[in-house]
Amino acid sequence: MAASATTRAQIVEAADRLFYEQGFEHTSFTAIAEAVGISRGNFYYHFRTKDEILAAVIDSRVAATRAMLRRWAAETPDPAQRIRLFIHIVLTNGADIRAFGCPVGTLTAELAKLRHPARPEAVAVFTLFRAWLADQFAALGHEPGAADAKALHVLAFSQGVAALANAFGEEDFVHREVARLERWLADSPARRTGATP
Amino acid sequence: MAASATTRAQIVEAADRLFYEQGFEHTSFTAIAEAVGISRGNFYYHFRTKDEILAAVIDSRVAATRAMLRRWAAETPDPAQRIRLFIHIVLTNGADIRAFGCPVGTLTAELAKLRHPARPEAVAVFTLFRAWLADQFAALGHEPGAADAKALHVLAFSQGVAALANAFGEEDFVHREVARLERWLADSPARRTGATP
DNA sequence: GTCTATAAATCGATAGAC
DNA sequence: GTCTATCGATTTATAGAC
Repeated sequence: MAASATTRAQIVEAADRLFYEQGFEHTSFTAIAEAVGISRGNFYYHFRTKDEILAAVIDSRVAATRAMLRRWAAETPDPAQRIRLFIHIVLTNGADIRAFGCPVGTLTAELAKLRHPARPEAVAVFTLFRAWLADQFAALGHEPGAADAKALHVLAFSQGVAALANAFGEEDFVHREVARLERWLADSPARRTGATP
Repeated sequence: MAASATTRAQIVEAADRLFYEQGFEHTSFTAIAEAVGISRGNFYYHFRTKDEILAAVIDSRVAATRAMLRRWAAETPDPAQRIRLFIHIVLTNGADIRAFGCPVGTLTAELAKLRHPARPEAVAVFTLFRAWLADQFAALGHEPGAADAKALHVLAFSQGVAALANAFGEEDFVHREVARLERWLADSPARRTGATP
């Protein structure tokens, strides 16, 4: 069972990477099996259908995202600094993004075109970031509605930068946009200091 | 030959729409043939391979984009108003974008993952918008480098808004982001009035 | 130009031996 | 748990009649 759990985890890890680099539909069972080093037959012992692998990959990404947001929260108590950690993803994962785009954005877009039933689960990763960012803006003193709107603005920034970084592969562009959004964040009108009756 | 040209154009039109709605790889010859109302056999008289259809679709999109940019230029001589026409695409094509994302962004992203040789041609549509927007910013008085940076910023806006509109389907978000970018455009420091020696 | 029929390859998925 | 062998459906692509 220990070996089984390892194999299953290896399959999910390989599928996660291949779905990101090649797309969900373009990734065949053969490709995943080869990446893990097992036969196609053994494959079906762990996952009955391709949709089951997709569900496992999305679950894995949700868990990984939750863990990353917890790490960021532990890293600093300053909400603005936490938002900056998110903004910097496009730099941290710059090489991957230039080559394959944003893993969340490209998967949700593909599943939308495939009309795939697992699409809402893929969107849930976006929702995790959205809610976490909104929490940070709320902590900066924004009303809930404004905090959510700003969270979406930061998300839109990351998606736009990722899409164009992937299309043009220009690193300077990413740095400029990061600097621009950091100025926007610093100039963001918030922090109601006075008491509101 | 007249009938042939019509059939070919119908194939390109149907393939264009299906590539947008279902993705390039997920769209089969059968689906295109059914949409046009011809047999698969007849199909191969007009296009030998799937890549030939893709090339024809991209050529068609390039031509359509060029025509649209010309129409915009004819509509108003004001560069800021021209840029606004681009910004409003996310509203004009709002329903399609919420359902299928941006046709340019999703195709280039898919071709990147497929490592498809036609990817540079797909990116060329982005480049058309980029150069046209940069021309407008240059006409507003920005130096070439700054004009290109602002063009990329506007493109990134459209890609980010399209990705999140597709993921969440929220129309209010799109309107807010459009209003935000219009304010940015109005406040954009440009128009060197003084003479620079 | 358009059709039917079919080849050749690959896909997801199954059966059963070990 | 892992393997080989294979099925059935689908895909791109071809051949040849009309």
